[in-house]
Amino acid sequence: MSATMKDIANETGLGLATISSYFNGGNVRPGNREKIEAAIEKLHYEINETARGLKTDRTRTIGVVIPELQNMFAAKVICHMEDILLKHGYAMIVCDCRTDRKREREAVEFLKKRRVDALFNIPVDNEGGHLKSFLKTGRPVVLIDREIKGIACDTVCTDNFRAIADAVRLMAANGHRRLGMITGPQEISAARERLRGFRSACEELGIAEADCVTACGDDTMEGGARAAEEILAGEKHPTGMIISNYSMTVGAIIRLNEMGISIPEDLSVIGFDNINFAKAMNPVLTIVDQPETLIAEAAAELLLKRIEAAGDEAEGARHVVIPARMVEGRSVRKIRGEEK
Amino acid sequence: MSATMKDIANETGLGLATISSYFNGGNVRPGNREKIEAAIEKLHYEINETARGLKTDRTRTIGVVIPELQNMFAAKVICHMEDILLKHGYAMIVCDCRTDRKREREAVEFLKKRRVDALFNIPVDNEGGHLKSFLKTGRPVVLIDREIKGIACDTVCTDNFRAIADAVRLMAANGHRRLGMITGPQEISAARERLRGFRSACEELGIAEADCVTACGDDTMEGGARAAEEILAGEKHPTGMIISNYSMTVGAIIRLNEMGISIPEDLSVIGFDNINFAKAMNPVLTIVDQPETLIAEAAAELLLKRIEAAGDEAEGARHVVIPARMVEGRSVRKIRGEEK
DNA sequence: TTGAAAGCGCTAACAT
DNA sequence: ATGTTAGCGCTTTCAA
Repeated sequence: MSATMKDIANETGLGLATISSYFNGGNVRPGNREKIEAAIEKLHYEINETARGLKTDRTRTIGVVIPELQNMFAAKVICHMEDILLKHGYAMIVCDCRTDRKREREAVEFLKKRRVDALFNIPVDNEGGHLKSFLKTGRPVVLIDREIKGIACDTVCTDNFRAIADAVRLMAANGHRRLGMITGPQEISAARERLRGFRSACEELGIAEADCVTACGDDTMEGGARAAEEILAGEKHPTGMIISNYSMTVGAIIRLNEMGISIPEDLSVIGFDNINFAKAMNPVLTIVDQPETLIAEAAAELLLKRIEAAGDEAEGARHVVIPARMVEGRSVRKIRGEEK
Repeated sequence: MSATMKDIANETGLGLATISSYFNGGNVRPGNREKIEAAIEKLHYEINETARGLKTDRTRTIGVVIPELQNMFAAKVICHMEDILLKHGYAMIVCDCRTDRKREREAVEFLKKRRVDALFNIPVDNEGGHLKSFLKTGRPVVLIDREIKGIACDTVCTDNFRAIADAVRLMAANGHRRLGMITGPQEISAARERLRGFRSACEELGIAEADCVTACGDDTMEGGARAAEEILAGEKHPTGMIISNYSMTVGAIIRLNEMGISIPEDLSVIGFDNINFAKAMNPVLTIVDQPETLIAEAAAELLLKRIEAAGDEAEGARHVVIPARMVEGRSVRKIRGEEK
């Protein structure tokens, strides 16, 4: 079909090794360089990465397994990682496992068959069973957003504890003493951390436990909607609600709209992620904004370092934690003491 | 490193061909099947797709080149395609070219080197120069969302003309006779079609040309914001505004919020795409909803058919057009005659 | 610096 | 139905 190195060798009268050396940054005499380049031009030669991969056992391909491509956070992180990896000559194969453990496991197997050099994973299976067989190959795995107990690999996470604690503090600073929080599934480390942050900050601020209502959503819009309803159905109406994930934020807001609850007159709200969505709200939503770019950079760096260090004595797992930031809109109302 | 077919052959005492035949759906005696399966289990064997790809010149990998992964439309389409392709054993390598022609061209070259079996492309370069060399390989290309004159390949598009014409009709049915439209860049066929739909429907409804204001955005949020401002700065204030792309919808709405313009009291609005976003608005936004799932299915089907038919006499290019649908919210106000 | 040759793991043609 | 063998396009010793 297309031209091969052999064709270049024939065309130039050089040996295969010289051509290969040319492509791999070896020393080739200037005259021969030119000859090779002319032949490449003439024959429209292009390196066959498949053959190269077979020989070197390095495909220059990274597997990525995420719960949902529709998930804003995941999409943004992937976007930036792709950017960085492409610059280093790496391709990415992204598998969306639809938050399904079985599909997650299958995705890892699929990528293993394709001999990806490494794996990025926002894990769904919090036991990490899906990673065991891949890790045996000695290829690196970088976990994003969630840690897994007992799986020793690099991780990059938002400082989830502090992100929500900050949200609580902002509410308190505006006079809110009865708070609701929509949490994610507690099997997920990120969701646990966020809840811990909530409780810890409430305690620190002297907010009574009875005044902290939490409802557990499933990180979907529908779950956020249900959880919002649940919180408002309780006896103690909170004056402020913190939502700890983007999809649930959208879902909760849709439901609040449907219920005719005005933000922030009837309820103050702090959402999560997606600054553009927040700005399109009326009034503009106050949110916790995750640093997707920084996460992607940190993850890509860890990964590339591991790949290059393949064969060396494996260093211990690194855990990078990156702070989130509050972006204030107008969805948190300042309330006076007597409204408590 | 990991086990090979040869290891399986040794372990079972069978020949290589039998093992290969086993993996490729050939006839293998039941007893031998079991032996092979036992050996696979024991040696943790997994097929090496790289080697297979080299031999067959089929990588079972599809390249995807899109302007923006952040683009909701693209993300949804990709998501569904991945789903379908994975079921057929195909992986996808997605390249986000950031709406940059140079990067788009590089992405195609990158994927060509990796010997992808086919290409999905939402083209940025409306001349199609980036595809020429790939098409020479005889591998199929399916264009999504946008056609390119002079490039004969399968395309799958929304019925953009009618989508916007329907939006105009909805406005008119609610008494609107002065309309603004935010269009996309006119180099893009989809944007051209949408503008054509606007003009055609206005004419059909007898709306004076002077009462149709259009402003051209660049398919980004910022562009949408600017275009919205431009339209409202004109002398003839339209009573209704149609926005022909999702990002511009978000941008325009943010700007309208900032300008203190109420929807639909001060201005009726029909947006584009992302039903969840629309529902989260207050009032709920009326939108044109593109059929991403159907587009993905049609595109995947065309692609798989082409791949399987490789070598056969190439059929002529097919063009699939899929209708969009209006999803009504509360952002279009019914106005009375005298307000004209 | 360059050439010759072996071999990465697989498939497929041919022989049995 | 199964075994034997050549070779896909590349990298990488080893010699020259």
